[in-house]
Amino acid sequence: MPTAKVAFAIFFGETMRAYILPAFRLTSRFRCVQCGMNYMTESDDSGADSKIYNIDSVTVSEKPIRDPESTRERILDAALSVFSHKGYHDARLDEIVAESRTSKGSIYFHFPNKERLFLALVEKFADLLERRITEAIDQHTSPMAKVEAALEACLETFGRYRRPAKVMLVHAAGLGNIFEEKRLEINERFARLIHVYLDEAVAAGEIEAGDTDVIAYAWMGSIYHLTIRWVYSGEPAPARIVRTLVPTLLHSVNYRLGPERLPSAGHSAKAKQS
Amino acid sequence: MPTAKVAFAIFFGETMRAYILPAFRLTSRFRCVQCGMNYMTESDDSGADSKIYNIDSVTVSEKPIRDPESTRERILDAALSVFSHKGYHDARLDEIVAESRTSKGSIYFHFPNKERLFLALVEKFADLLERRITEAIDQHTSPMAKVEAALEACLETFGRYRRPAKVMLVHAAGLGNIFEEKRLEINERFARLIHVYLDEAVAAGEIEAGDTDVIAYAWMGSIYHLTIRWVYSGEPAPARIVRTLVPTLLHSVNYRLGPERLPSAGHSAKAKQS
Amino acid sequence: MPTAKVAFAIFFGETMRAYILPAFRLTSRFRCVQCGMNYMTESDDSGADSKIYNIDSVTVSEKPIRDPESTRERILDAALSVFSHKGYHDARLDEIVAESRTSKGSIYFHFPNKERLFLALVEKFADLLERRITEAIDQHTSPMAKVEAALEACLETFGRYRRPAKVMLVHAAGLGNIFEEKRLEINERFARLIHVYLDEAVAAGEIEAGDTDVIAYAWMGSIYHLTIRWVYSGEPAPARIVRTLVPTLLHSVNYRLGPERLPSAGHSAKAKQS
Amino acid sequence: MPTAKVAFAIFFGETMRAYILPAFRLTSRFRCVQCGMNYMTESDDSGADSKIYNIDSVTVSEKPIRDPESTRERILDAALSVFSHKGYHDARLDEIVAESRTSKGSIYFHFPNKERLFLALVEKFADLLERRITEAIDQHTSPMAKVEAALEACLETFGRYRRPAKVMLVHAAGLGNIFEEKRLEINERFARLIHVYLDEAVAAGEIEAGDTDVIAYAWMGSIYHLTIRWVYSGEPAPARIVRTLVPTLLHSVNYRLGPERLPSAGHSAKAKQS
DNA sequence: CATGAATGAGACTTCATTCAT
DNA sequence: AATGAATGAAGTCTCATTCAT
Repeated sequence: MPTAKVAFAIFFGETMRAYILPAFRLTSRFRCVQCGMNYMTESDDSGADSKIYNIDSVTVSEKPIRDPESTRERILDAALSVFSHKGYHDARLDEIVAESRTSKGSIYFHFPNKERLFLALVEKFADLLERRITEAIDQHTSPMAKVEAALEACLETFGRYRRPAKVMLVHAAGLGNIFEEKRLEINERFARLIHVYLDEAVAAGEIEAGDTDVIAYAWMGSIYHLTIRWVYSGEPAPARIVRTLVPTLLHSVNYRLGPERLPSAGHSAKAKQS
Repeated sequence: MPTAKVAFAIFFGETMRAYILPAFRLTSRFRCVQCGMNYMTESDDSGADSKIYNIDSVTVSEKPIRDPESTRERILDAALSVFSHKGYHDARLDEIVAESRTSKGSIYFHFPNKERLFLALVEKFADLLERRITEAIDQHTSPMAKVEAALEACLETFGRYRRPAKVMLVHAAGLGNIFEEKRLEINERFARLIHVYLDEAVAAGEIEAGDTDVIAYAWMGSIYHLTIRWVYSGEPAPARIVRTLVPTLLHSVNYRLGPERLPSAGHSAKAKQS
Repeated sequence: MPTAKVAFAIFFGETMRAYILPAFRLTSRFRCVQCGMNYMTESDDSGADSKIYNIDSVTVSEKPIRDPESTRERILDAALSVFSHKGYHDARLDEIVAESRTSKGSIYFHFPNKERLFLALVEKFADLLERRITEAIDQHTSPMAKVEAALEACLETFGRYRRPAKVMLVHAAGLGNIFEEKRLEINERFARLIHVYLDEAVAAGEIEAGDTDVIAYAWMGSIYHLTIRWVYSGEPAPARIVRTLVPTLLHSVNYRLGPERLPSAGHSAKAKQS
Repeated sequence: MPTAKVAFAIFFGETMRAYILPAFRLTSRFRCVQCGMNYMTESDDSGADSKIYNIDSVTVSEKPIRDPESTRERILDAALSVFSHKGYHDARLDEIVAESRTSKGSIYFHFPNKERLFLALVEKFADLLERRITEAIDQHTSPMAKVEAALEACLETFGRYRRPAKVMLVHAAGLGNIFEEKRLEINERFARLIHVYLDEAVAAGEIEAGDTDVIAYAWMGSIYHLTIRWVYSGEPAPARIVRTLVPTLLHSVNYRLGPERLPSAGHSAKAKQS
């Protein structure tokens, strides 16, 4: 009775795995983390045989061929592309595999399932959006100026990242209760941000008192809606949205823009010609 | 004497007679043309032979009669219920079958597929909404009063029909490109409605000129967003939304409410206590 | 408690059936076999009410409106059309309903199921074919002349009834074991017919002795195959088939055609130019 | 001592060691590159930990190894079996799944749908048939000898591969227009083959001129028909078919067999006694 | 006899996920 | 870490057949 003869041994982290080579590609390169040497597999086309050679000099690309980080990024990029074009349910893992030039197994190594892959995308964009808005707010002291800055930063970010915005605003809706919670949670984050500064503005006497809670959500809605429309139809252009929406929202709480803005106030017929 | 309670009553000349017809099944349903009520025959299994009885009373069954229209309605009702609870993709045809007390085949007899069943629901609600808004508008003459009335009708309708609203506003989003078109088409319908009256208001000098196109969409967004929130979380209550949102939106175009409303203007701290 | 009031009573053969009219067409005519009078139903568009009138003079079409025979024929015609175009499995009862201008129930009244409807078609054609061949055979006395006549009659009938032939030859194949038996049974019928006369011809010394059983099936196959081809592709034309096939088959058993045919024997280059 | 019989053997330098790797499942399969045999590891459920053993023998499992090619073959084998017994429409994917010991998904991984799985089978047999016939033809020089050889090869192949023949000849018929095209295309291929050599025989003066196109199809039909009959009823036996059919067809074009065949010519009463 | 809405078993197919390599 | 063949539960939809009218 024959003894099984091993063909190849590789260490992944702490786990050792052994392979019989025929299933491998013709030329795969590995470095044994135990002995520190590089190996290259070789197999003839007849497929049955395989050899192992020690390799001392291997040209190493800056980023190693198998780079977890870049793989993860490639997957996220591909997922963003597919999700934004097809929506969550119509997006097939196979399409993401094809576009990311990885494999199904690879996706499931980096993400536990389709849902979490999608949520990773949503969260990534929400984080970016929050960072941008926070930065904008920090550059102002007057509460109302902060609100205005937040508004502009929000619209500007949506405008710049059209595809992720589509995923977050459109496709994240109506995906069933699991997703809805996430979406509401993120909405809450931003609505509360506006809410806080509106309340500060009331306290500072910059605007009249009102149901700032409701107003914050109303603002969110306006921003969302116009952005979605632009994402889908390409109209109205982001610049035109900003020009009209910022003064309109500020008006809605009876806030008069500072003199430096008044001359070019959105409420003029010219604005429409953009 | 057989246990069959009743079978069928026919007038021959002046004589009324009751038959149990051999070809009849256990449960045959008839509608009395005199009183308009539905009846169901009853016969025991042994009732193979046709008998004649004089009869003057029948046992009435509760079971609904076979009626295409009512079947269609039952399906739509069940679909509304299931879609609004589970969302489009998580809704199973089997659940709709169970809830409608019909059959899979019956659903596919009345609707070509799941998608069209869903869209039928969306359209039904959109029609209702439009009807309500149009009715409200027609009762006013001043353009701005029309806008205000439309706003209130819209919120009121959403408030009254919470479940269909959920289907139309939430689940219709993110369903892939097929549905998105429909949703945008309906949005367009209502945005344009607002748009028209805003423009009239500008022409009548009631509000300043502005980019009314953008403003119409911003309004839509505010309404949508707050309604979705309410549909999901139960907050804020519709009454509170109306109280704050209507004046806020009107302010956003620099429209001053008439004197009869000013005292109770939404922009007061009290409003928040609802 | 109300008494059910009857609206209408009709006798079908021995069975009496009673109807509440609203479901009926506006004008239906019936004759009561009991009282011998004609009735006409009437209902208003609102649909709920119905009346009964005695009618003494009714214009009766030559063939009564409801004529079982013509209905059955219409169904068979439509079935032939649909089956021959789509094949058995791709033929939908609904299509046959549409083309026959009857109803599903009507088809199921005249035929127990789809299978038997199809077989009725096959048998109808098989009967026709047998009749034609028998007629042709009866006009000759010499065994070999009978064979020749049968051959020609067979090809001629296939040629004239292209659509039923398609159903019988093509679609009746590969339909599963139920149909296969029928098909083999019919084949047998015709092969045996040929067989008998071939044996007679052998006995009469007109042809050499041989395995006439195998030869009979071989002949059947030739005829079938060429006819199927013609049915599908329109080539070769029936006339050309007859001209070549008859002498070829006769040659195959070493039978020399009589002198009146020899000059125009199929085995000449000219035959090909048809 | 654990009950695990073997796990894995690896050479480190000259030392052979066996591992049970924690990550390994109960059944891992390997192929020995030395002897080319397949092995399967075995471990008990308690075997959570990695152990090392020296080892020189392994238990061999009968279970087939995961191998795309063999899976595809298993599916084709199972499909052939089921299709030939039940016919195309009565064949259930589930039966093929059961018989192939794979899964529904696996079938759909290797074939896009049921139709293409069936056609793969048809084509496979058609290729085989063509190969056999071509090989037979190549061994002769005289055109008529080629025809004769082709005829015999055809019948012999049908005879040897009864099941695929059944699929191709019987079940491929009457499957609707999609399949019919394929079937006609394949028929054409073989008819044309016969046609070419008949024409050569005419040119070589071995047989008289005639409508060789029609004759080729007539021959096809004879072969088909007799084979189908044999496939279904087991009669007449292939040997008997060959013995009678070949001379009969050759007679049909007035070809006289060489003297070495004449004594045992099919056209004798004895032939029938097979 | 005729009608057609209703039925429901069962078919094919999809696709997220697994797992041996 | 990477691969992709394999899995199978679950889904939508079809369509011959029934049956109350």
